[in-house]
Amino acid sequence: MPPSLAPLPKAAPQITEVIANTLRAEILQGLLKSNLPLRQDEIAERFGVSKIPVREALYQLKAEGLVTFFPNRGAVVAALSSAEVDEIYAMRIALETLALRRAIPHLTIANLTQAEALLDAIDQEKAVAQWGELNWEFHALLYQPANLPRLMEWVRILHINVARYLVIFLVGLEYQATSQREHRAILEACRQGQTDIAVTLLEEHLQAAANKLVAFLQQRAS
Amino acid sequence: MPPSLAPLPKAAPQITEVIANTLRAEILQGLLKSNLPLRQDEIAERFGVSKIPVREALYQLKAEGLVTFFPNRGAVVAALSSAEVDEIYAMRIALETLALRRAIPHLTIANLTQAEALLDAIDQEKAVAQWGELNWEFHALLYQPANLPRLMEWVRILHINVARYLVIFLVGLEYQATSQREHRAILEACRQGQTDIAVTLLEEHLQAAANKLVAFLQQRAS
DNA sequence: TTGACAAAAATCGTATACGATATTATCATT
DNA sequence: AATGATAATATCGTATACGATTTTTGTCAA
Repeated sequence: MPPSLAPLPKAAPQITEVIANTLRAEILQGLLKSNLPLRQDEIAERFGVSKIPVREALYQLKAEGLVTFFPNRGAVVAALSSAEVDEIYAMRIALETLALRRAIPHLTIANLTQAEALLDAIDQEKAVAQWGELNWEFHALLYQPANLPRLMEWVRILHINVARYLVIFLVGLEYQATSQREHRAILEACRQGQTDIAVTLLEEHLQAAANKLVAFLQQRAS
Repeated sequence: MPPSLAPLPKAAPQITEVIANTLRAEILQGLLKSNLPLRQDEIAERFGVSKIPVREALYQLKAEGLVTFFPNRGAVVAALSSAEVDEIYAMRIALETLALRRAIPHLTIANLTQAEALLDAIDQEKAVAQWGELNWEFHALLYQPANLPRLMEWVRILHINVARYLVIFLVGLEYQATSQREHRAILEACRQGQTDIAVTLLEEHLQAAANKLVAFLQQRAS
């Protein structure tokens, strides 16, 4: 038989994955700030492992844009300029409007009910650190029926990259209220099958967040 | 001084990069076919290194979608279904039209001249294996002035993922002729600053390739 | 012959060890 | 005192080695 590998993935505890997930979460929550050096020995000791799985985890985060490597000098938590935030939101708009457009024809009553419940959960959530995650779950729920797994993965990465900066706004209740109002408008358009309207609302929703974040970062840079 | 790392990247020969680049090129050229197992020992011996840089190179290719990992069972060259090809082209259209739209206002005479020369070079290139690369260079040249580096990187990855399948068509001269005609039409619209027309032509150009490739893969699957 | 089980081989995943490179500290010189 | 060269230190990058998991092979009974 010709060389082949039966493509049967199996559950296995991957140390590399654990490290990557932990570091990712810490970067998102702002515990590990931009430009902070990520020393391999330090991380290895912390997890009680050698440097090799640490390196592989860092490589994974590099691919996600959360970490920057400098040859022979190590890795740091990646920093985003306002220009990069603008770029990421432009990409999000391009990809998420595509996802939503393709998802709406396949949205079920169950999807809509679940999305509604999620918005209520956001309203009642006290822990600000959780808002980013719930926010993403709402968006992901609307895009899921499009059945575009690669697109979903990339949109998730884009979301992750701006999420750690968004936390700054989410603490301000006024933005969260606006955001939730926009979420409900999008959901309503989806429910009525008004694809173009829903897509336009989504685009405006993302653009509004982008403008706010870019303005904030430009101000801080000065 | 607080912990920080002067962000001064420096040129250094990275074995991992060399391995990743080599394997990537071989996958693109069809030398390493879909589902072929990539044994770490084998690759390590071939490059005269240990398994560690090999693993890190494979991780990088995994992030690019060219390789799939199975825990404790190794990595294989990723295979694309027709559905995945459709998805990738949908993403390409979303992202590349964005790039072109933002690039056109900044296109210089030099850009246009260079693009023209590249099309001529494609016409005269005999080696079919080179067409994919030149093709990408043409597209990249038109998007470059948008000054969106992350977008460019991701579009490059998307292009890479379908390029190895596209080689199948490029050997057929009739498709290459059609493709080149479309390229020149796009370039002409760019030259005249007709953004909407250029974007529409680009979308049709990509969709035509997508349709052809999807049809081919669906036929082969049966 | 077929199927189930066990032993053997192959392959992966990671720890340890060490050389290479970069950064910091020390000291002589102007 | 400031500057530049040199030594010491820290950190990274990779080879070697080994245990863990999986796949294959071999054996035996039904």
